[in-house]
Amino acid sequence: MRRPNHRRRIQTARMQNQTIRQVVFSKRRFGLFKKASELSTLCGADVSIVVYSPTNKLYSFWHALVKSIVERFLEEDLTPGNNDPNPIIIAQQNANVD
Amino acid sequence: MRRPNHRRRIQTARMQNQTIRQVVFSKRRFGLFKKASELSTLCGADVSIVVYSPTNKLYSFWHALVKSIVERFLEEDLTPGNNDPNPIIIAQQNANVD
DNA sequence: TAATCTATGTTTAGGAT
DNA sequence: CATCCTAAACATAGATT
Repeated sequence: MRRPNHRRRIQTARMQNQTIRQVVFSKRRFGLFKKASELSTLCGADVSIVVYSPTNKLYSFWHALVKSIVERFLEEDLTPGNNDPNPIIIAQQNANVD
Repeated sequence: MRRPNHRRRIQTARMQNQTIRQVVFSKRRFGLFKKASELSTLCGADVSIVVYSPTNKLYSFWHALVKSIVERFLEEDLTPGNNDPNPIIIAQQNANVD
């Protein structure tokens, strides 16, 4: 019978069980890439994502050519001493997301 | 009065109205970064996102140091002729996401 | 053990402010 | 023009297969 013990709490910490964590990683990585695809399609944005799993496995998403995006990014001057207007906006590095 | 004309269809094409598109871009970018933050926290993954808006504005997200992630990524040999095992998995470049 | 299912939590389009 | 509101759409934890 379908009687799931649904009690999805919003975790804010690293999941302890490794097996569950890997399943969640797969599901959420898929969901993240789907959201990225939608953002790209709906809004015409160039989106590039690089994910390293805890086991150091690499997954990436890009809509445009990732190398051109990444290299464009690296061309930005990130030097702290640089006071020129910098187009980089660091969003949600940790804050603003609960 | 609260009487929203709710008829949210799932768009699959670029939104035409520029004003609405920019609002949607802001909202969805926020949502994407939040999902990235959750993936990182819950699963202990290193996530890096680079987004260029249609107006070429740069937004980025990272949990670890983005330069180390990006440079680690660029070190991968993407040359087509390279037959060595390549850890890169291209997910949802366009397919698998409707 | 990967794929599916589904109740419930989360996101968000459209509207209001 | 940003930010809140709300119902509907969507994502997903846990269960099942």
